[in-house]
Amino acid sequence: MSDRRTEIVRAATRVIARRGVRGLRVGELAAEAGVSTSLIYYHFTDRAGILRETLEFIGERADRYTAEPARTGAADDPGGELERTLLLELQDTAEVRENSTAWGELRASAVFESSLREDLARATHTWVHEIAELLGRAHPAGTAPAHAASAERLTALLEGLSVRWLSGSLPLDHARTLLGEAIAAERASHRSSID
Amino acid sequence: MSDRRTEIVRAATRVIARRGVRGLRVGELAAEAGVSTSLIYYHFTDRAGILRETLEFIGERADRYTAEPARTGAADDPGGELERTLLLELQDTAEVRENSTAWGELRASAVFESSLREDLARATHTWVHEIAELLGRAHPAGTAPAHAASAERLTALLEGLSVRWLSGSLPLDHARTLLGEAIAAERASHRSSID
DNA sequence: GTCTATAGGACGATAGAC
DNA sequence: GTCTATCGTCCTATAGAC
Repeated sequence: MSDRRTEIVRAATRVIARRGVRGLRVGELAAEAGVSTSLIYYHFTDRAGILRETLEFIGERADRYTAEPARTGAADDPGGELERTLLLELQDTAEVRENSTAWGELRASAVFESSLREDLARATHTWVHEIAELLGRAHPAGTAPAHAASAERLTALLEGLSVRWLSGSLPLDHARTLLGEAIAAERASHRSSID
Repeated sequence: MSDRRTEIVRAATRVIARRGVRGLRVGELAAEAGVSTSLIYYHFTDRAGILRETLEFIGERADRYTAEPARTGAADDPGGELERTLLLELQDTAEVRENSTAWGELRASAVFESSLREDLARATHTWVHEIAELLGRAHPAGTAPAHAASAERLTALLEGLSVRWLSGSLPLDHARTLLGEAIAAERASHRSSID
């Protein structure tokens, strides 16, 4: 992928985070990327193509974003790493807000655009898998299916809390508390009596 | 509110469930309601007004929809009622799909339209309160704040699972299983040792 | 209150020069 | 590869008859 294409896709991510998928105008995207409208169409077939690649990019970036701390983090404390990784996504910084907002838009858009579903399901699966792995390392006593189920619940809960936060139904610190308690409960469920 | 207005708002709910908020066209809404485009504008100021009232209607209907079983249901089995009420929203029927889809669109739209946030937060609060009440009746040993926190987690998880289902990232029966397990775990957390 | 017809504008997309 | 200029269409919203 050429640098320009990447630039445009990154600009589109910012515009989507700011205005939503429904609010993305090719003209505004051009302005955000600092290029002309027609250059957008030189690099992409049409608006749907821009959206497709941008949402794919958001999905891929979410993969990396999630996977990285799991690899570089303290391998000797997977439990703490799990908690940090999940709570990382409930923070009021520009980057996290952009990621969460864009991811939420990707999710919401996929309800009506089946072409997005495959990428989205794959990114979701990767994320769940990462979390399940952390759980497995933190609590070897539990079974793999139980770790997977916990990871699915925790990530789905995180998505639910995140959109409640972003839509003004839940204060951020409260969302963090609720998620923290859920993590503790799921972890406890994997502790055998001999832990 | 006149009958016509109500008809149009109901039609708008169906169109939103089918096409999303971003996909709602006033012309299509008119066709769905069986009236002319201009009649829509006779009853509503503009497209944003249609959306505002429709999303408000969705929020109000969600209140009733949730609250009704809690009032009419078997008062002697609040625990079972809780489980039934929550699992009710993970069903592949036309009505539940429409409700869940429309509610998800309301939630997603509110991220970018602050005017929707107040209604949404109120409807969310009402829903959480209903669930907390059921928990309180099922497990009097628990404290009210603990019931509230459980209700917030369960409803946020349900929203997260629901949108994963609708966006094709999670099979429905799996979503139901995950929610059922979470309900059981939250209930267990409110059981004192003397239960 | 409800319709037909259409104005007006926003926005996606293209033509063509450089 | 990138721009300026513009076309065509879709869609919101209104005018005006009944």
